[in-house]
Amino acid sequence: MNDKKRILLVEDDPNFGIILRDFLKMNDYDIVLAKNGMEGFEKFKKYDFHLCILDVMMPYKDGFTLAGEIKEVNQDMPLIFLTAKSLKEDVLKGYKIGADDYLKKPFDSDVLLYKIKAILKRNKLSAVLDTEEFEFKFSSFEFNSKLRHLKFKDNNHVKLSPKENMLLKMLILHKNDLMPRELALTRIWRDDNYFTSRSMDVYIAKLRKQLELDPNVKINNIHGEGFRLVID
Amino acid sequence: MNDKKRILLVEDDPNFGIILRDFLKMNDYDIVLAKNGMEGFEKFKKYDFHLCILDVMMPYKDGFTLAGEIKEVNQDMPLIFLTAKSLKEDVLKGYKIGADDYLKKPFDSDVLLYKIKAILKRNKLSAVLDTEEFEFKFSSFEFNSKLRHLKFKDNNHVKLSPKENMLLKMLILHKNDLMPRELALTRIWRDDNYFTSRSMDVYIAKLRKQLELDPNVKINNIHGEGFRLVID
DNA sequence: AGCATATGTTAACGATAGGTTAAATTAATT
DNA sequence: AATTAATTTAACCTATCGTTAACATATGCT
Repeated sequence: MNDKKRILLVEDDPNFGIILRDFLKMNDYDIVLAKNGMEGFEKFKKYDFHLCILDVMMPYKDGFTLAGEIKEVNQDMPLIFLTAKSLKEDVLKGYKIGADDYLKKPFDSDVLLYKIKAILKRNKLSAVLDTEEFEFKFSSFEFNSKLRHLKFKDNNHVKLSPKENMLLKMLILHKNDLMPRELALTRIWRDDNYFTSRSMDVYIAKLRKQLELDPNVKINNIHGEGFRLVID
Repeated sequence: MNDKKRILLVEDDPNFGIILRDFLKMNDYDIVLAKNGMEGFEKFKKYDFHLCILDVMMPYKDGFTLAGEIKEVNQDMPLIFLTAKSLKEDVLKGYKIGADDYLKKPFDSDVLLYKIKAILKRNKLSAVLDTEEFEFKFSSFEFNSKLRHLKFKDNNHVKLSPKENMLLKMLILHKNDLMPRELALTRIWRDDNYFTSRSMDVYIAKLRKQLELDPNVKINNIHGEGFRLVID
């Protein structure tokens, strides 16, 4: 259960990078060091990280560009930027991309440790929702979220659209429990406003239509909170 | 659903405090300003906040001491410290207490806004997932405050409205003991006046109707003080 | 007892959230 | 470019929720 947290460290200054890597390793983290944005993104795709620490100023691909690419793959990946300058626009740019924190070089290593700890702690929760599982059985249905196939008993499968698919998966991951509206909106729609919310309602209706083949499966609403996939 | 986020701002410099309060108000937050740690804690207990912004250096009670008291009442209250100095020990002390962020004066107001937004965003989600107790049994009832379900013996559950739900939860947390009127009003209604008080009475009546299935459970009034959930 | 105030209870109303279908728009394929 | 799939927006309707008014009863005080 207590395996080490994996951190991707992207830093072009080799001296500083290696020192920092070793310091973090001593503090019980698994570190992968990349020396520029290109390499950083390759390694990001290759391994599964809990946190990325990115230097902002790097040749070939700067930290912001890399951050954008990372967020495209995984919106919830926690990011810490390291930077020599602390220009207002840069700081704002970082937060806009979704930085969890920002450290100006030279920084104190203990402060970095605390920030890492704090960020990993609060992100533990959302990690629960990221699952590689893609085959699900519930009541008389079989659902493959990779193929986006939903099958009832011996019927042919029906194909689900990407949004239907993600929504059903989230409901299943919370089965018999509340799936907060807001969670689906921020995860699937990436925005939480009146229109995305209504769009989600439309998808709930579509899923209900698919699921009504089975009287033991229902999607209930909890007013103002979210939905609940009930399986008898 | 879209009510403003409430922020407690504790800042001893009146000029700065008022400017900051107005700036945040303009950005659609509900701000309560306190001018020292004492007042800050009083107001913290009285209202229900989503975030506290604390100046570190204040007379009578400094920001760290106040933070400790706040965390004692609510471990998950997000905190941002404001400070003129950026001594390493201070920063670390702040993170140890559980600061979510740290801003060195003078700070850029846009950066503050981004930090507030980021902190509130992640706290909204984790609040749903957190380990807070939500299943209760008392006499012949089972109560799930996450799903807002109240079940009597083998009957089907009845659904509770958000206010019924919160009120019942508060009564249970004080079972066989006084639940002060004022506490429910400030926590649930977020205001204490004639009308909210009458509204609360209406909800007490609604709960009584739900609970009358079980003769061993009663909600008693303590005149002028509050209510008591009595379980034989 | 007589009064002021607090509480008990019900019903009506307006505001907002959700259910559903269809049309309009956008994105993906062919 | 044409066709199809996916998604959003609009429209209309129902359900839920909270507040408030109205009237009744209880409590504490002088």
